[in-house]
Amino acid sequence: MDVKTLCLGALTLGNASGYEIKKMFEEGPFAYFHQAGYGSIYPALGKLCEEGLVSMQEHEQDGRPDKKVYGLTAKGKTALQGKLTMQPAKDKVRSEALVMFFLAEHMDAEHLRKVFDGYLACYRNNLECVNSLDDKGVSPHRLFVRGFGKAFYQAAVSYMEENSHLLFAETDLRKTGASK
Amino acid sequence: MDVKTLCLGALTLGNASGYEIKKMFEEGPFAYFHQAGYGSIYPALGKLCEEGLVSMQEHEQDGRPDKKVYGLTAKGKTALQGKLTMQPAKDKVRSEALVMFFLAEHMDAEHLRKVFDGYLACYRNNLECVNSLDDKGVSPHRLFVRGFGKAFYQAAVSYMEENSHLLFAETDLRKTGASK
DNA sequence: CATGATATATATCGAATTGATATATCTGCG
DNA sequence: CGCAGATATATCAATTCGATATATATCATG
Repeated sequence: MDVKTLCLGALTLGNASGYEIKKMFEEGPFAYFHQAGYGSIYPALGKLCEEGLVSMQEHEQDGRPDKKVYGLTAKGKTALQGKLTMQPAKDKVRSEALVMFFLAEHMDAEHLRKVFDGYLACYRNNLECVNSLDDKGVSPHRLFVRGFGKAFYQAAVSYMEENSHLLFAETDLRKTGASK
Repeated sequence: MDVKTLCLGALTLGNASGYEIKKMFEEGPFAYFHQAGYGSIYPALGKLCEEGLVSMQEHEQDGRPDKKVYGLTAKGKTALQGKLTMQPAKDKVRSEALVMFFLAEHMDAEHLRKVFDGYLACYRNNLECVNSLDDKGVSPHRLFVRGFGKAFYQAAVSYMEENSHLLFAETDLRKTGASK
C-alpha cells in the first residue's frame, strides 16, 4: 500500500492539507498502524492532483505559506475502493528497542535499563492516549481498529511490568556477585 | 538502525550467509520485530566486509552458487556495541489490514470478511509458531523478547475473536434489513 | 518418470520511502 | 524580549523495498 493510497484514505476523513495528513500518521487515527513522512506525502498529493483523484484549493494565509487543502474527488473515491480490493500485506513491526533487548548481552547494563524504562513509558503513554479518546459517535469498524491498538498497548505494558526481571536477570546476578 | 547494524546483530548468533540472515528476518528470531530483504542485506554485507567488521569465507558447493559465509570480527563486535548505545527509535507498526478495517465502509462486505479471516488466521499461526518453540537453554533476555511477541500475538487473537462483531455490525444490519 | 512447486543461494535495479534539512512566520510562555 | 514549539510547504541524498534473474537440487504428485 503506497503513500498515494494512504493519502486517499486519509482524505475520506475530510479535506486536509499535507501538514494535516502528516499529523494523522503522527498522532492522529492512523498513528497506531501506519506512518508516512513529508517526503512521501507531498509528492503523493502532487501526483494524485495530476491524476485528478484529488482536488486542491489554495487558502491564502498571512505570513505562512499558502495552505493547500486537498479533497477527494469522485474519481479518487472510486480509485480508493479499487485499491481496497487487494490482499493486504502481512503486518510489519519494526522495533529497534526489541532488537536491543535481543542483543542485551552486548549492552551496558545502565543503558539497557534506560532503554527499557523509556520503552515502557512510551507504551504507557500510548495506552493513556488511546484510553482518553471519546468513543461516542465513532463508527463500529473504527472502534474495532482503536480497540485493537488498545489491546496491543495494554498487552505490551502488562507484559513488561510482569517480565522485566528476565531482561535484568544476568545483570542482577553479576551485581550481586560483585557486591559480595 | 540500518541493515548493516542488523546484520552485525544477526551474526552474533553465529556465522551465516546472506540467505540465512534473510531467513532470520523472515521466519527466525528477528521475524517478530524487524525485517530486511536481499536488496539491503547483500550490499550491507559487502560494505561490512570492506570495512573489516565481518570476515567472509567462500564454501564451494556443487551446482549452487558458492555459499559466502560471513562472521563477526573483533572490530565488528566493538562496532555493534557502539551502535547499541544509541536511543532506539519509536516502534513502527505497519498494518495494511488495519488500514483496510479503518476504511471498511469503502469495502465490499465479502472482501472485508475474507481479509478479516486471513488476518486472524495469520495471527493464530504466528501464535502457534512461537508457542511451539522450545525455551530450554535460551537466555532470559531472549525469552523476554520471545514472550513479548507471544503476548502481542495472544492479545491480537483474543481481541479479534471477541470483537469481530464491531467490524461486521453495519454489514449485518444491511443484510438483515435487505432480507426482510 | 515427468512435472511442477519449493528450497538453496547470490545478485541487481528501478521505484519508493526515510529522515533530515531549509525556509518563513506566528503563538504562547516566562 | 527572546526562545521554543507549532504551522506550512518543499526538497534531496541515502537507504530500503520489492520484484526479478540465474542456476540447481529436492520433494511430492499424478
